[in-house]
Amino acid sequence: MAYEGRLFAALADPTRRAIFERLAERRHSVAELARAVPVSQPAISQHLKVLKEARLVRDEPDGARRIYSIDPKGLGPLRRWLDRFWDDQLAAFTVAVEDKDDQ
Amino acid sequence: MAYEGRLFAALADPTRRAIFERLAERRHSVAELARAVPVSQPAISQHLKVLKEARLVRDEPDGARRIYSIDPKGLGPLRRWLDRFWDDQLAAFTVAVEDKDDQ
DNA sequence: TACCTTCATAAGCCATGATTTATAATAAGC
DNA sequence: GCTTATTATAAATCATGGCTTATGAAGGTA
Repeated sequence: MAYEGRLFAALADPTRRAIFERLAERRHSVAELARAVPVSQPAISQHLKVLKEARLVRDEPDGARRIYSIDPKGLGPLRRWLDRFWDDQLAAFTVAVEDKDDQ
Repeated sequence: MAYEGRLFAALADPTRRAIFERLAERRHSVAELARAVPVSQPAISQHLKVLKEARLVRDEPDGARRIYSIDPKGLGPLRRWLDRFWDDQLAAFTVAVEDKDDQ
């Protein structure tokens, strides 16, 4: 309920969204992501740290590698935050339409 | 379809989310927002500019004032972006549960 | 042991952005 | 026309954040 900030901040960066979208397709090691996304490996690690703290990704060890994947429940708070405004928005939309009819 | 970036960036700032949530309840003039949110009036105007460019709010003149309200369709792209991952996430969740059963 | 791979962290740099004060522009009321 | 209220913009400051290179730690392999 106070996680929206971290979620929005994590997803605001285009590189981080690229990483997240890659992981949504399949799991990746850090090196795989570094090959796929045009930034250095340390940059990838730093982005993964942010995504992990936002609970958007998980990691698990695999020998010397570390496999990152999407945290299934990660986008839940974002969706709930969005739903808070969904009804309000529909109402506002209705009002907007009525306002237009007035003209 | 390329607006997610602006949307996430706009909503990443806590002050901007506070403004957006106030507007979700009812329309406000700039001065009203400046009284409700603990930043200066120019800061409010600048935040409103960002929110407007992200198509999250609208404004209309009312004499010397300017009334800001939520743009009804503003969160649409965000919801669509979210839905892109919803099925993926459910699948990932299923896999995660199965993986746990394996242990 | 030595070597190679993989990853995370530290340090430094640079750009962006959130904020403030000052100021200009527009509208309303006297 | 003058003053007041309301809002937007300009300029300056300061903090944050994303990126790089360098380095160290941990695992695998000969």
